[in-house]
Amino acid sequence: MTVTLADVAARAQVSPATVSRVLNGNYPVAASTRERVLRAVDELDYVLNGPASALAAATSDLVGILVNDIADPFFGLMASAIQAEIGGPGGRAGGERLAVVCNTGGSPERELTYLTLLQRQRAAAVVLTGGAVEDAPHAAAVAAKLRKLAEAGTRVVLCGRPPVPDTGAVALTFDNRGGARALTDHLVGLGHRRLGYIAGPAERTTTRHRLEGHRAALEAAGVEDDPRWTVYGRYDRQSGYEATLELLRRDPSLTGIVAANDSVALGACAALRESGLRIPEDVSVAGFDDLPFSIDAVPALTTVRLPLSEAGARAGRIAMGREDAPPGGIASVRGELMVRGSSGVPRG
Amino acid sequence: MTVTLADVAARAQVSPATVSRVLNGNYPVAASTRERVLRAVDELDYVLNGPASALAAATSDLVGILVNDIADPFFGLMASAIQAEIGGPGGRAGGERLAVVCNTGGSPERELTYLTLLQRQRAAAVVLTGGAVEDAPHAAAVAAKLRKLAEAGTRVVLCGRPPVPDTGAVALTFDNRGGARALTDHLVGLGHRRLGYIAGPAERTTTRHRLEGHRAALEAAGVEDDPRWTVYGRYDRQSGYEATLELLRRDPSLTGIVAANDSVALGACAALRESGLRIPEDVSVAGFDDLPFSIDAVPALTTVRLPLSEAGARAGRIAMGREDAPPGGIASVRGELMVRGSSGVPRG
DNA sequence: CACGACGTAGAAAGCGCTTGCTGCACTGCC
DNA sequence: GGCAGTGCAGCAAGCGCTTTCTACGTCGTG
Repeated sequence: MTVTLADVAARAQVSPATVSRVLNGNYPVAASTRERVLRAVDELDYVLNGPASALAAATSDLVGILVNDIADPFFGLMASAIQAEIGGPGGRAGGERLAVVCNTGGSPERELTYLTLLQRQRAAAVVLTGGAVEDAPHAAAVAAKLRKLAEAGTRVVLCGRPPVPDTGAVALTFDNRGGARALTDHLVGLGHRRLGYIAGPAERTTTRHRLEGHRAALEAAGVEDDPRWTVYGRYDRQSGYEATLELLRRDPSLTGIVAANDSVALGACAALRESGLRIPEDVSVAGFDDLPFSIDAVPALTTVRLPLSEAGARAGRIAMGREDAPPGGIASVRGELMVRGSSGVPRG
Repeated sequence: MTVTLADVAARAQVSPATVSRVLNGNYPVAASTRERVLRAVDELDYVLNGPASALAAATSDLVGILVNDIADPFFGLMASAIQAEIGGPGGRAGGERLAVVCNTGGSPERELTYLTLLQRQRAAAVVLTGGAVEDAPHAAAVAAKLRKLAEAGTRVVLCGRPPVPDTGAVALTFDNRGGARALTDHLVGLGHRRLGYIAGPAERTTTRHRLEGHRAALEAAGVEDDPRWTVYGRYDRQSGYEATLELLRRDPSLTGIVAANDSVALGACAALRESGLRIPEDVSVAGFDDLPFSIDAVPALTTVRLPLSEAGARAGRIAMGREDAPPGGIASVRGELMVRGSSGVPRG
């Protein structure tokens, strides 16, 4: 039925071992023999049996990339950059590797299941992106899983995700706290004293870090932080829209709104506009991430640019062993404040 | 070192065969035995060896999803929907399947290589999304590959991609021509007579179909179509920005610009604004796809909504054999015209 | 009471590939 | 001229699992 190594060997008049060695190129084979084998491969249209090969060699060429939401450009950009480095077709890496993007939907269980699936496939490497869920049992389970993976020889890299101690996982974290701090510093510097904050889901590290940065800025400046000015939601536009209406209801005198990310900020803008408020004359708005569409908002969004592609590329290279891990296995990647039209001096 | 089936069997005091059967659940095993095996699995923290299992069973639980650009929400949304149906953790499907998203970057070679890689992995199914490249040799190569895959038992589904005859591949195509036709009909109906068109890459089916729809509308209305009013580019914002400047240079009297998709339209809006033109008073703008951010543009984008998620979900179900293929293996999915603020009656 | 049916478990033969080791033909050296 | 050294190729033993076929004990039934 399907063509096997043995068929190729027969056709090329060599042993299966030789064919295997030609294909893997890690053992001396005479040029003439190689040629003959390659021709046979071509003529028979032979395709290696991945599972068989993985079984015999005890390694596979699969590399897993876990993302929270594949439809979100935040993850799309990182995944794209990671994949470009992983190799896959067109990557600069020699061997062809299959980069597989797994969509956890932000669910801890799915995250764990995907890790198991990748462990089962004996993945060569795994890159986890995005914030982690701050739930002790789950964190422990993930840590255990990562340890197992590392033991089995799978390289683990965290990209935009806090380190997980004692797992051997390399971590490239975003400095969410610092970025948020700079952003709110900017708004406070403009004169804002009543700032609404639309946070992401409460249990995510990213949410907490950004909120902490925001509060640190307020505290440093001696600005009040009324608990009513903080609303939790999700990382999407809809959430920003609803949260903004809620904030306006709670305190119509807010002069600025800081959103958990750009999508949320866009939703906030929509809500403000519909409420008859001008941006930034009546209310300033700030986002986070600086996704491509943020510059097209009207007015363009003030935000914190995260080097998603660069970080992803680096994570990819580390996962492939093509770049050394940062000292201590941990590196913090800084964001950059992008001041644009959506933030201005508060009214009155 | 690593725990194997045999270890579990020993611990549970049964034969490896029994353990395998418990795990796969396709053969009667006494409840008490099953229980014992499951306990052993748990105690040893056993994880099935995917490659070995795939080799022995001659099938794997991998499902490939090919996308042109994973950082583009157009593909992200489809991939997300497909994956949700594929199963994977959390999917309603019983067996856990690993949905792998492969990013071709729009390159024909990478597309082919990924297909080979998936063939090598003996993927259970493959879903190809997005427009195809209209290059005869490449099209033939893809067709041959799809045929091979189908022969090997891999289910192939095309989502938002034209059918490939004689391959057994099920195709869910978007009615790009019809959508574009409706869109331009709308603009012509408003009174526009000088419409610029920013097309995607010339060699893609999607580009051609949308352009054909546009021209059909013009022709039907007896509206002139100056060749200078059409510019080819890429499917991204940058391209829309540049193309718009070019169009304005060629003919400043254009009253409307139709873009290949929403991202391009956003770029067009930016260029128009920077040129001091108001939307839609001076120039109307229309996009295509109706991606989530389009409604947040100011003014909101007139566009054609494509049911990306629905189509993806359906493609996923078909790939899993959980839904019958449409009659003839081909179904056309219609778009819906969304008239919003970016289109209006032309000036003077 | 004997015999076939049934339900359950085990033995064993692969699945297609990799790789350590062996074998063989040369080459070059003392 | 004999012998170690070298370069290539083949043999064969798995890798860890699935699955067919066989075996065995227990029932139900004529």
